[in-house]
Amino acid sequence: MSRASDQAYAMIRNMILSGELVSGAQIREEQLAEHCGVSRTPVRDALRRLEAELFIRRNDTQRSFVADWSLDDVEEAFELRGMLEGHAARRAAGRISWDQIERLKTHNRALYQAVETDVPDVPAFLEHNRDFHAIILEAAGSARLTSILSRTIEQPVVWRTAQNYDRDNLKRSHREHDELLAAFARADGAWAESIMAAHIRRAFHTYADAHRVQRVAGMDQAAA
Amino acid sequence: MSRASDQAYAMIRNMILSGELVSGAQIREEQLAEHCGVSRTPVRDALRRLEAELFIRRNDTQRSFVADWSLDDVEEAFELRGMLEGHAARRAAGRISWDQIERLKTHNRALYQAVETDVPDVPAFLEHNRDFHAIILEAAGSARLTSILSRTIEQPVVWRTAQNYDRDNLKRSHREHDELLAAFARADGAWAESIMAAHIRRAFHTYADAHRVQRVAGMDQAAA
DNA sequence: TCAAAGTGTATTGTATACAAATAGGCATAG
DNA sequence: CTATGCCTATTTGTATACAATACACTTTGA
Repeated sequence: MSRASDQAYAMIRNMILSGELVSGAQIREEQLAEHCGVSRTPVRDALRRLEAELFIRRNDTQRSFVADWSLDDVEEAFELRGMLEGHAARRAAGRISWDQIERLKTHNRALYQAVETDVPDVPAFLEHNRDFHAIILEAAGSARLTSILSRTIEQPVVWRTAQNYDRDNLKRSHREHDELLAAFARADGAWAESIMAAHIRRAFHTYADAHRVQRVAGMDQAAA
Repeated sequence: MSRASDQAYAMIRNMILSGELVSGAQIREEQLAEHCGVSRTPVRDALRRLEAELFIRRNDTQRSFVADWSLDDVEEAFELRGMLEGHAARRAAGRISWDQIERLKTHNRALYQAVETDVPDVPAFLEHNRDFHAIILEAAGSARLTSILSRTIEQPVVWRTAQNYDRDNLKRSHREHDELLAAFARADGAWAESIMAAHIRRAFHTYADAHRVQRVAGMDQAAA
């Protein structure tokens, strides 16, 4: 969709992810329209998209609320992502072109450089990481897979893991990408699928560890 | 969404599935609005949903066209459905309640009765089949899984296989459902997953066989 | 003759007014 | 004091007018 609708989508999504719109809060179309500087029509479009992506849930009477993701929800999302991207990697291994492999290598090099500086450049890492995964999806050649992953899983999860990476994790991602490249070079679908599944499972544990630490820290604080 | 929007969705979807709207045809919002007896607003809602379900694709300039599903597309959809419903069956095996198992049995009995009449009652079969699968999804307890399956895979595929079932296939489905029940009774997730994956894979071959026959028949006709 | 730009028409995007439906408060009855 | 039903304020759904954009066709210049 076009300008106003996209803008509303991006703004509302950011409001949810940043916590400006708190979990469970009711959503009022007119208020968001005013906040975004557009009319209700594009806001409604944006809300439909966000609902499909499970950022927003609606009750039985059409009122919308900000969804809350429990750790179980996040784990389930990671499981699905691992399954689906694993499947994508398997398909890609049998279809990927020389040119696509070259592009993967380029992004993985750039991603490594973003980590090797004094202070890791996380935004750059994320950008190249996203491109890397997008190329694999492109090579898998399934519109359905692409649609499902982008619309309902990948974005929320990628965003939520972003803050929890330390330098070791970032470097490990780079190495796992290299292994994927080896699997692609040999057109070994089963291998590619396994690496991808493990790659994403590790991302989940990074997320979960960060959250457990946070929770424990919070409990300590409460106890003190 | 509510009346007008749902009505437009159902009508347009039927027009696509019945072939009234032919593959590749451009879609004009106003024409559909007139045809459905509503305004463009609910039609646009409906088109967004159909686009998310891949019934409709849009080009880079926002024009919409009826998507065409090749046999490869259908196979890919079945693969994904097998994977996702297999996953659902595994989860369900560890969470399903006694009440849900009873409901599964009831639907599977009804489904069998619909097949045992002189002329198989296919609509009744499909209804109970849909309910059967819905209960498993409910037992799996993942909103994400439910959302993905219902929105982007299940409906198109189920519909497209509907016409191709003969009595043997219908009875085999009933038996496979019984096996699923056995797996659930033992809370054996791996077994449930395997049965479900096979169940859906068979449905694909039923579809593919029917289509190959059709295609060959068409070629014969052309050659004659 | 071809290319490029421009013009008119078809189509989608956005704003807004109005209709329908719902929630929550208030009054009244039990 | 609770429950029930009505009433109003709030919120969402739909229709429609208008704006922006894209496409096809024509015209113009080389």
